[in-house]
Amino acid sequence: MDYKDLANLIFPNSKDISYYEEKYKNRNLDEGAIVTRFAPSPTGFVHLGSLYQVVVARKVAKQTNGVFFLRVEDTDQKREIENGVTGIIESLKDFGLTPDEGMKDEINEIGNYGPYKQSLRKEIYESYAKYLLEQGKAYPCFATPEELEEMRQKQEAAKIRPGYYGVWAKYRNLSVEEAAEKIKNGDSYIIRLRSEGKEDRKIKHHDVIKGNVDFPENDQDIVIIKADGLPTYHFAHAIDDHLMQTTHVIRGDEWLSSVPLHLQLFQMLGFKAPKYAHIAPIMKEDEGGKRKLSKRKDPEAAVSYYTEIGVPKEAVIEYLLNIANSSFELWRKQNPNTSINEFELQLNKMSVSGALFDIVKILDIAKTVISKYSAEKIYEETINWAENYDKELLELLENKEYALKVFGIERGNAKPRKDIAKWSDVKENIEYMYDNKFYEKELEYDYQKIIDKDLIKKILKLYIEKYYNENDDKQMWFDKIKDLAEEVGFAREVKEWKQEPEKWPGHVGDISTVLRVALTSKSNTPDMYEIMQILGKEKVFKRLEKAMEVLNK
RNA sequence: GGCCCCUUGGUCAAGCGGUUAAGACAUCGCCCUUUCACGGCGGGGACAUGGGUUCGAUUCCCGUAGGGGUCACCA
Repeated sequence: MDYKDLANLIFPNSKDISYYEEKYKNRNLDEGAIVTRFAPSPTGFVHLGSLYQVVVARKVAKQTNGVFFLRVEDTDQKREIENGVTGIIESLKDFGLTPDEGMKDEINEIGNYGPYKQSLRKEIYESYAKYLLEQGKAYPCFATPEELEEMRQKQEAAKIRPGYYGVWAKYRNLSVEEAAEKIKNGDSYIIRLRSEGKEDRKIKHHDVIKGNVDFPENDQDIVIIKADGLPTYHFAHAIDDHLMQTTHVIRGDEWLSSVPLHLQLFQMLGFKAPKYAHIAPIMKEDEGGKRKLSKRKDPEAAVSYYTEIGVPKEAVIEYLLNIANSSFELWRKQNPNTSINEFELQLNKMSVSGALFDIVKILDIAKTVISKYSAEKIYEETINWAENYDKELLELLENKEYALKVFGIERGNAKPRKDIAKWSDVKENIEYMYDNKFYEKELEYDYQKIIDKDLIKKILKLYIEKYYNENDDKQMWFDKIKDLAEEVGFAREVKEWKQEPEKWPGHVGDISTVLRVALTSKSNTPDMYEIMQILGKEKVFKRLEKAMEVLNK
């Protein structure tokens, strides 16, 4: 009996690997085209760090006319949740980061290199496991969990490197006959790699992001097929990325230390290894220290957080791009209106250590992004958001024509306002333009500099009776406010007043403030002329009268 | 603990043997302005630390400290 017989005993019906090697033809891509993938476990939750990887992986594929695909790594049934794949796909869709091939929903997929769901690739892994068994590069291991635990404890007590290797690899040197007998006996087993590595030898590896890294070779006889018949991550990675012809494995740097193993796997299977790019994690400040942004502790770790609070997807992506390549910021400054597709991302310029997450920065980017939107676009985006998260806002925006006017205030010019960072800011921002919201609560007026009630009343009364005319253009409108200022003894021009402040009790700006506060109950609003135009004479008067009424109390 | 990686202002970061050590966010001040934003100008603020190597180290080497990752039949 030899290795081949043992392999046949374990996997009697597996196809020869040549079947798969031929089935998956070479991708017909341009020279230099990069093939990348996103390979999540279907837990449904997409972490900001994962989105970061997707942005990077998809970008480098796109900019080289390559392929970006989605592979679902569901080899751990214990962790799987219902509709996990859908959750991931929906999140990617929310950010406009749909893959070229791979899973489209829980069951359907597109592409010629599938299945793209690992649990459906069981036969493939078995063929390759058999291939290794035939050559004695893998073997069945009958160690029970208890046995392994005992081994670990001994190793710990003796303060030696833990693991299944060397003399500790109890079933490594079992004869084929002994192994076959145990199998026939019904003993349970898993398949391990018969590692050829030596711990005292170093391998040199060049990571696209991390640069040159030296590691000891892997000498652990790691599990390749688990008791449930599914492969471990490592084995599946080698086979899938070979068959799917991934050129660049872009993943989190928690995998960096597995590189020696992965390289070894590729080598023992006779595959050409892909390039690796290990991305540093996004960190979070915590009690003076840093830690990875955590799914459990940090709401902002979930990408759904951004759709919930209404940060535009472009802003999130731009932020991520900015972390990836800081040159993006400069590029954006020089190309304020260019699509990010034009930006060339360089993997080797990525930071090797993890950046602290900065919500202030992301919101700043969001403000800039939104400031470039048209009123129409803002209206649509706000409606989309409000449909899911704020019914009251949705009602407010029912009158589209009016809403467009409100969103159009000081927008579309060279220096647009930057006061909306997320759609959840909108309501507070526009409420006062709606009478039903405006009169809803007890109105408070803080007239700032002018505190004399009689003077305020006089200003409001004069404005209503003498100066306001809704047909005035902006210049005329403002000239009239100046006239009003003059009539109550204030300076017409701020400049004049600044030169001789003792000459007047105040200036036209103070008068404007009174009108503004009476009109909106806020001291900070955008252009008051536009506000009055949109509100119209009737509402303007009603509001000013209301302010006088409150003053009379 | 073993192995691996990292360490430039509050944060993200350029620079990689000779620089007044960029820029962005944040912060502060001034200007613009009918308010607030926007915009413009300016200020404060950094090469973890100790040794080398060198005419010269933020840049190269070694140690120390600090941070991160990893050591599963999880990915």
